Amino acid sequence: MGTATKKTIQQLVSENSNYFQMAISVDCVIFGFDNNELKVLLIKSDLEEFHNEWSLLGDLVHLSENPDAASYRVLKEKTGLDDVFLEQVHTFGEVDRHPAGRVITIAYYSLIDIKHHKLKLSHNELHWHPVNEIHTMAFDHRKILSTCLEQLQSKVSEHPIVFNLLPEKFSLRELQTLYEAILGTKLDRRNFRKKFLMMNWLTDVNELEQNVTHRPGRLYRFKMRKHLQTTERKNAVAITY
Amino acid sequence: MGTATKKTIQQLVSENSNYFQMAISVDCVIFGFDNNELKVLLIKSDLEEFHNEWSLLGDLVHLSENPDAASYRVLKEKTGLDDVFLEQVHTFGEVDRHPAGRVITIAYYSLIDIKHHKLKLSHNELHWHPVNEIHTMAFDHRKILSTCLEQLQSKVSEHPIVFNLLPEKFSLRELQTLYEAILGTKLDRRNFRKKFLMMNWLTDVNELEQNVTHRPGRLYRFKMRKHLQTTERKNAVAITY
DNA sequence: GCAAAAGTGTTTTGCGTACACCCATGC
DNA sequence: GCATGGGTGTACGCAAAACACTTTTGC
Repeated sequence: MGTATKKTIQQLVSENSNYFQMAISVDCVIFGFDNNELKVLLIKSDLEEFHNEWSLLGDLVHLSENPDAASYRVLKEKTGLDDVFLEQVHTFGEVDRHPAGRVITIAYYSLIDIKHHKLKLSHNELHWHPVNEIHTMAFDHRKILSTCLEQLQSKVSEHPIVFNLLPEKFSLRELQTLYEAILGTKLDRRNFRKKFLMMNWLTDVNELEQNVTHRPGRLYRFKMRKHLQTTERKNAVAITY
Repeated sequence: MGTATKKTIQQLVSENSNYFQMAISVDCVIFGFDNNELKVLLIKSDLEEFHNEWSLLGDLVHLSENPDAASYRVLKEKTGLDDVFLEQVHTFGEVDRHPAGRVITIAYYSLIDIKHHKLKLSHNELHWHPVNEIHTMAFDHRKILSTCLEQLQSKVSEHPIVFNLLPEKFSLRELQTLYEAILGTKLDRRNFRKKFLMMNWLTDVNELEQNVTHRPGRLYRFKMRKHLQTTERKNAVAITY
């Protein structure tokens, strides 16, 4: 791939045929928010070598399949959801990362409404785990999780993507708790509320929380729930305090 | 990779052997700064199919080689430089992106001092191109270049990495012109100087520019030239105006 | 002396941040 | 009535932004 004379494709293919021996996988870090905690959807590894370890949801990319499509497929198969927030983060390709051979994996993270799937969760050994309680995982998945969490923290501070983790209607308290769970910090309630209301991203749906043991909060809906998944780059705003 | 019973590695390998038919490449977007312009190092494609198109510097990842090592190897082979700033950006894996078969490429960008290599530039059809003047490229390399440029713009606004593009000693004017070239904006000279001098990242080397047709500016050296390549994440500071 | 860029400070403004009290509801 | 969180406004400090004139050098 680096000589001076022009090659035909046939030459290129035959010269490099021994390189076409790798596999590509996608691994999805699927985040959810429940019980005031950031959680991630994991499956028991199906490899004996990692028999007691948890693993990210992933699969090999088919020979005639795009990586993005493969990650959507994995999500659809495991959660029943399509039309989700999904973003490529990093590619992990250490030579010895997979015991079965040279498998390079492209890591994605996804944000879903944890209440909204429930579907294929019971069968398979599929469970939600609090992100903070995961210490060891199969393969290099612990590192992948860390990288995706950092990416989430960084994105969330500049782009309004957290709405993908919430039900359609939510209170400001839920929204703030979610930010706090992701960022691992405490935020000032008044400043937080002020900021979000001024952003004009929320619509007051004129409903109140139900079944709470205290004064119920107002519920809001995100104005551009679907739209922002693709245009979020334009809305760079720091969420601080 | 998604059934319920445990598998041995041997089972896994044999079941999935048909997936091990892909190749991985790395492509490096090598940025340099010269003549007040941001430039990128390109090579004439060695494929007949793209005989008049420019291509990024890349190569197939060897079967027992890590992707990061492969990108360092490409850089070393083409510029003679090691110890450079190099960062993974994104992986491009569209099914039909390469005419020779399923080749998924991991894109990196690199920042080098354009004056400091010169080495292997003459042979091969290797040339520096102003980033703004590149319109078509071989494969999907135009898209890769755009993605890496966006990444550079974003990083540069928060981390002091631009020093990798400058010679050891430089004037504040050069530094500012570099920021302007990368970001495509004009910056206020007084605010820019103030900011950098207050950051305390620069050492005044007590020398003046040579061979300029006007009052010569003072030269500075970056205090942590080597160090910051690995610790730059800690220094998140917005470069604005 | 003139062109070209170096060098230098002040003022304004907006945003982030800290902070305390009353209100509505469930029990 | 009390516990729990909902809801609200103000004051301060800092950093970004806007802005103009004098100085030094080469020609």
